[in-house]
Amino acid sequence: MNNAFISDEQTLDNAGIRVTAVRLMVWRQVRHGFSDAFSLADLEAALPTVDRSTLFRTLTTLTDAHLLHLIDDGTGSQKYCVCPEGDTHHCGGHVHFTCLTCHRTFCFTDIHIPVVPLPDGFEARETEYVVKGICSSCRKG
Amino acid sequence: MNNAFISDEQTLDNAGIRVTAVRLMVWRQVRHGFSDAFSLADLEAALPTVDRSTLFRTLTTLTDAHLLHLIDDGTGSQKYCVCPEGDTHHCGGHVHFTCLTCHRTFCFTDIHIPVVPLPDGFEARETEYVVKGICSSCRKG
DNA sequence: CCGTTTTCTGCAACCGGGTTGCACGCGCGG
DNA sequence: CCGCGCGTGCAACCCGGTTGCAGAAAACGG
Repeated sequence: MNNAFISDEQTLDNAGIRVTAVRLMVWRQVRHGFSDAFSLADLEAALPTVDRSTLFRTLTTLTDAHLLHLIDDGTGSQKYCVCPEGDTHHCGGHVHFTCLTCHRTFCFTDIHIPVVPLPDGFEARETEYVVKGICSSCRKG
Repeated sequence: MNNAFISDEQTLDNAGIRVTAVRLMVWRQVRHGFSDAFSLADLEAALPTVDRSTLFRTLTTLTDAHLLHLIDDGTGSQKYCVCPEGDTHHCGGHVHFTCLTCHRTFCFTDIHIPVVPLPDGFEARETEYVVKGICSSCRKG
């Protein structure tokens, strides 16, 4: 098989999860249908024939399989994002951007979060850096 | 009157809101009873005799009056924090810390958020910087 | 090829935080 | 003294997330 192009079926199979109709629909949607981070509600709207709890569990499955990662963008509703292919374990530590106009969330995977010194006694485990503003397509539009 | 000490009643009055029994209870609680950021649930637990929606509306009133400010700490549940007195309009732009053990959220008002360059076309309006880790009292304990 | 077992899916219900509608009550002003 | 407005309590709702359960579908083993 050709490594330069891996089919959606093979991606799921490689991740160690069973390939089912729903999972394939979900993966194709999130892989090709969304340009950036998405919520469960987005997925529901895109695939109205599939039950919400099934979508939820499918997202959990894909996240556990390191095909997606979870973003805590501070809106209270959790967002998912496709992990960069082949590098499924380095999804954290980068800056996120939430557009105040279109409410989309973007991963800036190449901008990493600057570290600030904390007061004595405070120990950092992970950091969220979320910029809210206007995204490039909303500014152009 | 003495500027060095303003009574709770006067604080509310100065902010332009009517002084009522509930508002006084709430203000005293958040002003003297909580050491850091708190949620509506915290307030409910501290003042069980007051109705939840009343507490919610009171918090909204106090926030509108710039006596409190809202923190988006990424947990999905919104937190409130007492604004530094006399400087009620500069509550944003600083680092927050959420303890993974005791789930308290702290305002580090003197640590301001470092700025990162964004890709072309993206315009920043506000930034959330939330560190998750272990707070000093949980580490000592 | 059939029966068993495991997994996946859909439906319904639940949960918690946030929010709103409505009615009562108190206080202030005419 | 009457009425209006604001504050409060109660109940209900909304929304996103989550779980229990039962039926369908896929894998497994003979």
